[in-house]
Amino acid sequence: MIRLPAGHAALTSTPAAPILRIVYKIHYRAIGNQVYTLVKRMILVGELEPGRKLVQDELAERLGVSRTPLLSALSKLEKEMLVQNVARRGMFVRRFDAEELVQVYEVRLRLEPYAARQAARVRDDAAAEAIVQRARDYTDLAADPNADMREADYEFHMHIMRASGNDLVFNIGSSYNIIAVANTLGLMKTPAESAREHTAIAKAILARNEIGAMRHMFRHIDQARCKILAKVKAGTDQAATPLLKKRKK
Amino acid sequence: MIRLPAGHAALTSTPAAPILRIVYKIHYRAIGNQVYTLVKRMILVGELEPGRKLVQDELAERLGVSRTPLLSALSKLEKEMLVQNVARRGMFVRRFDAEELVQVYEVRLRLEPYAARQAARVRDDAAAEAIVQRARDYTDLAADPNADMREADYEFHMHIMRASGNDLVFNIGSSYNIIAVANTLGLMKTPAESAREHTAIAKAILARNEIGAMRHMFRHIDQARCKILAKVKAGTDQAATPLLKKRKK
DNA sequence: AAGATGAATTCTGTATACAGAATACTTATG
DNA sequence: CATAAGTATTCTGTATACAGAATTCATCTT
Repeated sequence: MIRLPAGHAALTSTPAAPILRIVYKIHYRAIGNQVYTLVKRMILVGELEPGRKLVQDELAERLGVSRTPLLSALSKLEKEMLVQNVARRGMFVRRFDAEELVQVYEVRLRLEPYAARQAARVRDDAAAEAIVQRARDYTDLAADPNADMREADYEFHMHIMRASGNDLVFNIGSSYNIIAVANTLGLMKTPAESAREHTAIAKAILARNEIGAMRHMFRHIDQARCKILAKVKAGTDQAATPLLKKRKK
Repeated sequence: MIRLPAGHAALTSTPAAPILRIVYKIHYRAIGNQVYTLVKRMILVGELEPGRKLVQDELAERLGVSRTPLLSALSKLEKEMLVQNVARRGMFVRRFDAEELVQVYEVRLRLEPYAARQAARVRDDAAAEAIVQRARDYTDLAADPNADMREADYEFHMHIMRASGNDLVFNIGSSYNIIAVANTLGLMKTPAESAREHTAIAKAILARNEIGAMRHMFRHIDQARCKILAKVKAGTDQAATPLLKKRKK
């Protein structure tokens, strides 16, 4: 696939010919990155469920690659805590107990209101529109009582972090929000409730209402955090699920 | 090397013999993890300076390992933005411009005051003492006008995040604080100034003064952030250093 | 002599190979 | 029949091998 780097197109009309040599590039996408994205997605949608051992040969063959790029992908996933390496025993999809989820929400509570505020400040109409669209998508999906809201939720929140203009926040979010999204199935508030809150946040961002966007986001996340906190207190024992299950049989 | 896992020593005196089988374990530390730690450290202390290309064969030989564990280490470092992969061209030690540093400080400003507050709340005397000790170490080192304060600074801040009890915050901090520490040489406030602030933070944590710890930390980071912000405004051009330098000659 | 051209070399990205640890399986034993 | 011991197999962690892209170096052209 031929790709024109954005912003360089204008250079092609420059009289100085030698520039052409570097403007057009064959698009190269490392297999390692594709593997990373695929495995991450498999975890998000639950195809690789928490606690599952990731046998390298098996997974590599399934993806049609060797173990080498898989190793690099799993290292990244380990860094973002989606996967855990037990020495000499293997990689496992991380299982989060309620207490760890609370920690994730404590972090989101500090970063996402800031992100929402920045998104409202940045004044990027296209980005704001995209956020509104994600809120609509979420609302539409929420109409179906059986829908899996996790990916739509992830998309909405990640769009705001991207729009914040802070790459680091986006990077952290893409690593850790997925933890929350992938592990809170059934734990959270109702989709209809979330849909209303998403809409309020999106509207505030579109209206450049910095403080409003920040506050709506704060409340949105804080409520989720409280729900999980309640679970932790309710049953500490059943909440603290072990990381590695004994093998059945 | 034989190693007795901490806290298990008491078990050896238990009459029930079969336990012995699993109590003692040969200590195994994956080379990949050691490589990760080493390379990270080499970047922190500036042995691998920003912009430097990391030639895999060269670095692997220097560390006495093959390229395989190095690959996994570099993948993790890429995930935490310390290193950047340019497709088919190689890994480079990331060079941060002032604007990106501001982003790092925006994140620290949200997470570290929370961490300081939690550290004061958690009531772990040993951890609090360790923090006080790091503040002392920093102060001692600051007496030498030529000392490199970066590692001591990193240690102080990381101890607080560890003491917060929030593993995620600690994990994020270990990834991104190093960015700040490794890239702000000469940009920051004086060591003596920082030493005073570190001492104030540590004292508040030891005294279980949650709000005080939080506020001291907030101010400490906010001031650094402001200094960098000033630099960004002062000279946007010289601040935005390119990621990859043209090779000289 | 400056620039272009092409060959040689280096280095990345990926696959394969191999040693030893962990696990599963089989057989012996009370 | 349950348990233990020993054996076979699987799988991880690491090293090595190899194809092709990127770079460097030398040669040629004008």
